[in-house]
Amino acid sequence: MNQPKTDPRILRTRKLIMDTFMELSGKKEFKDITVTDIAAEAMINRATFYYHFEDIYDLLEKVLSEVLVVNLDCSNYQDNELNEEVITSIFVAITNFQKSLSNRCHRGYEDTIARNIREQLEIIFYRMLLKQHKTEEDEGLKITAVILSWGIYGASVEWKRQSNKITPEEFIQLAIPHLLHKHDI
Amino acid sequence: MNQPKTDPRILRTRKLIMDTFMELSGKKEFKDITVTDIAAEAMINRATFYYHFEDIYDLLEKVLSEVLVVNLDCSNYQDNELNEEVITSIFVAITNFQKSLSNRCHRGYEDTIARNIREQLEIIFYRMLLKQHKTEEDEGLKITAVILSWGIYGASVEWKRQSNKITPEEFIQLAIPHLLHKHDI
DNA sequence: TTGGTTTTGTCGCTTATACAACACATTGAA
DNA sequence: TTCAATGTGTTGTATAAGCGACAAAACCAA
Repeated sequence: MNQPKTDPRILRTRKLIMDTFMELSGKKEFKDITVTDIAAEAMINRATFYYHFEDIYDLLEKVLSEVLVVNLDCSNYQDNELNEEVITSIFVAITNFQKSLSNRCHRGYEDTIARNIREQLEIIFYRMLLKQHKTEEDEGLKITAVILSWGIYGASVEWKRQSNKITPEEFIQLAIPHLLHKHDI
Repeated sequence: MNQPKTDPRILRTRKLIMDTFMELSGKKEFKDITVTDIAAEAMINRATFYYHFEDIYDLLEKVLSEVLVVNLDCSNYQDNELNEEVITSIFVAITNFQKSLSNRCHRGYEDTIARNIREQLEIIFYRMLLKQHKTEEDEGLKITAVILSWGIYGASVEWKRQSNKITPEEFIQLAIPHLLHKHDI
């Protein structure tokens, strides 16, 4: 909560770069976007890009995280209880996110995106589990988070496969009873 | 045309400040807007404001100029012929500009705005007259520009007074025949 | 393959912006 | 009036961002 206040210039420039990247992603495929493009479009110096990001893959990952986190913050996952409502909203957020990406970054980087989504989920689930169990570190919870993240992510893939037949909410809620009753304390 | 490329940071920050000011102008009256407000809203340091502008009046004038110039650039006054078409488009630009300001900066600063509009007009007319007459400097043309600028500005005030009765285009074109035939070579 | 073009990271130096502190005005309520 | 709060300009110092240049890598057509 009490971070030492990051320099506003950093926030501005990061946002500018990320926004520009997302805008470009709407026009070209990821593989055709260069750092030089981004710098030109954002009207920043290319060196400034490297001040903030390791390379373009680093940027991609951070943008994905950001968008996911924003989506998830809109829902109320901060209640930090791993209940039906939270899982549903997370699932909806993911499917929304994937829909919003469906015209961007198509070929060749689904892998990167998928990996990133799952990793983010793992982090989120782990945090929630830790809070729920009031511990500091726990290998068991870590593994649980891995399983949950893969599971939820896989569900979103499956939902996409049979899309239009059922809403994300309905879809996930078909499974929830079977999941939660096993994990409840 | 070949300026030595102003630093992109300057362009960015100036635009940010101006945009923020215009946004705030939509919410408060000019007299209630402080430099501190602008800096806070734009998330820049207050000292940065003073790096670009003398004070808030300086900002106001520059914003007005900017908006006017943009309005005028949209029309085709760069054909630098002082003909019927150009005068009409300038007049329309001014009335549009005043309409767009009607909910902002009301009480107490019509004077500043008016003065600024007229000064801009004077500059524009002088430039056009110089080009038209292909001279470098001319006291007579300068005075002519003064007269034209006051005249056109006054016309816009008069039009506003009896608004809704007639379009700006029609209004100014009632006078144009009487003006141009005297100034034509 | 070759060789030309583009992109990538990185570096040293300059400049714009952040921040905190300051003295001074202006305001507004007691 | 007086006092407290708020706004104004300004300054010194730290840091982010700009710029040009560079070698190396990646790309691509001949």
